[in-house]
Amino acid sequence: MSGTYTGVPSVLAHELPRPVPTDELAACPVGNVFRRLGDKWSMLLVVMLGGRPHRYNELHRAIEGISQRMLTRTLRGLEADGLVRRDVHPTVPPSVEYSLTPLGRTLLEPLSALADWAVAHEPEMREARSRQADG
Amino acid sequence: MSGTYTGVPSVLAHELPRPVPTDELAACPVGNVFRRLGDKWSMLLVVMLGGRPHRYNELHRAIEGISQRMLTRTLRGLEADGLVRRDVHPTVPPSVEYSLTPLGRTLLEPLSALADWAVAHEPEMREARSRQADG
DNA sequence: CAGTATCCTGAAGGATACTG
DNA sequence: CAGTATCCTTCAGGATACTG
Repeated sequence: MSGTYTGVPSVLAHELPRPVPTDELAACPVGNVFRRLGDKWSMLLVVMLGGRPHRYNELHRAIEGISQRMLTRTLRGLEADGLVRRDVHPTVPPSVEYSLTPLGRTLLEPLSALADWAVAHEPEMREARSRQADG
Repeated sequence: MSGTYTGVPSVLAHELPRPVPTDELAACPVGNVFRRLGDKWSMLLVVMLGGRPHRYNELHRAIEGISQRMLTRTLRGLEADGLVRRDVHPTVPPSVEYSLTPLGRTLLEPLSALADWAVAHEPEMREARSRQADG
């Protein structure tokens, strides 16, 4: 592993072969973003809205298990981060449409990569877990 | 990467144009993996070990802010998922080395994509937040 | 329809002390 | 060195009721 390995995150590769820039890492954008998106619903919502815009109650019905409180909070958070746009149409009754901003759209690609990995390898993870349950 | 990018996560693309397979989505591998890796330290540790193997106290020192309890727990979790390998060298004093498994290595690529995105776009997210602080 | 406002619980995670 | 064992706090997130 002395050469340039593709499997090392490119962001970090240029820092090597130092023991890895760890406290920088912990305080760096990566950590921040991971923590912002690492809650229960954010990534899911981004993926949902990546398909097409949705209205509030539409999301509420679609995402079985999410509470109104968390739906609102998560959407507001994503909006504050500039990932989601909230459009209020002053109709009666009011209608609010949520969609991805251009910034939000750029997130779909890496999220897709992770999702693909999940689909491809989650069975292996599950198997590893069950193996250790017996073993 | 995972082929031509449509703007919609490829895992989900084949499900469209349905309103999006949401409860499936919530119960699918993607959700599981997101939740397993979505804790405070897992992704960080995978990235760390992606650089090279580390010993326990080395990680403890490197990752400022992590408690012994959480370091152990997170490593054990990753090990149970088959992402991390734990090698005990029966020396005196004992030395334990943690490294990525082959499965764990495959995770570095999508994680890298996310990390790259974070580095590239986290400033925009931060700016969006501050903009709304002023309002 | 699209939310607030409250209350409440469980789990995540930190601090500290101790051990083979 | 590489952990356990305990205790404690915080807060993410759910449930429920109410509103413009």
